Amino acid sequence: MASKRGKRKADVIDIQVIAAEAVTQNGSIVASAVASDAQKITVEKVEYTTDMRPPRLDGPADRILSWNVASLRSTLKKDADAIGRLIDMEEADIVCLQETKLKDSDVESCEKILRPGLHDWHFYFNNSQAKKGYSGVAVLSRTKPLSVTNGLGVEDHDQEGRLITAEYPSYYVVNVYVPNSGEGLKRLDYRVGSWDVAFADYLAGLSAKKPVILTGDLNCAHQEIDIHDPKRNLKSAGFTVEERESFSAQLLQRGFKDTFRERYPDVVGYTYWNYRTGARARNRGWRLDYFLVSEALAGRVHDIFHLPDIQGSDHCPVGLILHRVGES
DNA sequence: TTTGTAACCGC
DNA sequence: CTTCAGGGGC
DNA sequence: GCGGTTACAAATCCCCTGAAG
Repeated sequence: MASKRGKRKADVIDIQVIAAEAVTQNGSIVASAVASDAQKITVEKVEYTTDMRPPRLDGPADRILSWNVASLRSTLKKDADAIGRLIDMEEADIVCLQETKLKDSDVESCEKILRPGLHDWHFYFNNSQAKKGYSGVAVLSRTKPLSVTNGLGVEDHDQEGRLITAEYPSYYVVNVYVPNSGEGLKRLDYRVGSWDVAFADYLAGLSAKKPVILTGDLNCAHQEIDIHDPKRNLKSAGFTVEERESFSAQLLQRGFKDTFRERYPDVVGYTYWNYRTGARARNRGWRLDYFLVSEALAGRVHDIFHLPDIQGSDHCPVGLILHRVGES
């Protein structure tokens, strides 16, 4: 039986031999295997770690981060420079935040805390109007976008501060916090039947103009590999067949690529862990945070990564690095 | 949300 | 302004 | 009896608001 850490030398050798057969199309090692005895071979899934990241990209690149902070005030209170350091570390150009939980009246004080590390950056907020201390998204941008809009442009769906679109020369960045279907799935019908449809229509409209980078908390673990306990969560918000099929139909079948899953077809890479049960320490998580891109951008992806060691929220940051081509 | 437990099923 | 209980979300 | 599934109950976390001091 292989332990996750501290494999014995003999185990490592076994893994290398067997993993050679488990390498897939894109050349990544997708499974480690250890012969536990002469009869039985156990295969265990590989967990994503940042040492899978490719070498730093020289040459022009666009670096985008996305993080569900589960309250921006709290994140900044715990560590006022958390976001600034992230930006420095990743040389990020754009940062998309979800679940800021800000009210309009909180924005000024948050900007004041953020500003010292980000002098010339541009900040954009979309806060929930319907419910205080709930939802909310923000975009921080090194350069000034060509345009920035809030919401889907549909009154019914735009009361909870769930979406910001920032337009850049060669693409749109859509930062979204998709509605959770809630306990008892009381909002499942709204989520799947109403929001997802309007959202897909909105994305189609944008895509007709220029490529789209869609990021944020999509509140859906798409496949079994995206959740630690698929069997027991089939009726849980975020893993119902309805949500998962909607994800396929409204996003993937409409031309978006799930960049993480395309690059790492069989790697477990959660981005959310429940606070309550110490889930993070045992990696009992869900993959809810994504970068989906229009097909036209798929070839420009240099790195799609998670930063599971970054604390401060029940989600970890995720990131995308694109080659920059032309002068855009 | 996750976990534990009991009840239940088919083999 | 600070603390606390209650409620909610996930 | 065994493995798998279902259903229910209990416990756990963090952060918000609003009331009270």
